Amino acid sequence: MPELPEVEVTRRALTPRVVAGVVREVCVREHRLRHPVPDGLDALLRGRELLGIGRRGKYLLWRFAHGTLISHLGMSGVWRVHDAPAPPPRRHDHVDLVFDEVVGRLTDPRRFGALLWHSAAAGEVENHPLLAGLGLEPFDPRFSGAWLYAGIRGRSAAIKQVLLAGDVVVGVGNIYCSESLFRAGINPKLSARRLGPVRCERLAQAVREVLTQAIEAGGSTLKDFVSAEGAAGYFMLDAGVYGREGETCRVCGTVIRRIMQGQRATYYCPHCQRH
DNA sequence: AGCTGGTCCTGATGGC
DNA sequence: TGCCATCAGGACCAGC
Repeated sequence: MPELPEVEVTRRALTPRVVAGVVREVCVREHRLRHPVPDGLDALLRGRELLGIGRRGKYLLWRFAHGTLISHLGMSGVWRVHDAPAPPPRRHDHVDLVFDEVVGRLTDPRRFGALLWHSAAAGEVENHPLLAGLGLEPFDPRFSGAWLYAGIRGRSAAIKQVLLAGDVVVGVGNIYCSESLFRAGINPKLSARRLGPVRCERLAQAVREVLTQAIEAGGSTLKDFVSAEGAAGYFMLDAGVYGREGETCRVCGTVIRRIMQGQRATYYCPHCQRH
């Protein structure tokens, strides 16, 4: 269930352990992820130095001189780092990136994740079809109320669904979407075109705050997150609304509601988010 | 059994 | 009318 904060925390946890390492072997045990894992990764990466790990939205970008390994965790994916040699793979351990001292292992029970190769010869990785349509990063200085306003104006769908779509701003998954709207005091059912510049400003701010806090909360569990022992759970220590149907709002005491929007659950406070 | 999670694609709809 | 952007829904999975 990784959203942007979990992916960012993963990136930060992986970086000191694998960056500058040289790949000795890539072992793909299961190709059937969200997109098929390409053949030939082992030949492609063997002997190559990992230069860095970046992130775009929820995609991790493993940079090599000759291209980028793009990984997405889907809903159940986890990267773990083991000291070499890694223990025997278990069910759902689909890929190993073997370095001299450590092994990065991708585990993904539901196989909604992805692992793809983008050759430097094909141009900037930003232009990869999966990345090209993504909205602005929430921590990009260009992301603002004005950007949000420009991006959602005229769109008739509910603000919850427009925000979730990721073509205006990335990284706001189902959980943090509910949380951001709660923090901004905006009704998730409201048509996006009803939002003016003032509420867009509040929402942009709320998105940044919610994600920042989640990353910080995840940072406190950083050591465990990529340890061999396994993943930390979810970061959100105390949700304002998510998962709190029937409980009372921490601000006003009203009972939190759960509704379905596009087959996804949305939680909100009917009083704090009246309009 | 039904529900959950995040894209990505297809086909439908709406506005100009 | 056609074109384009947007929208809704289905598909992909395993675990509880």
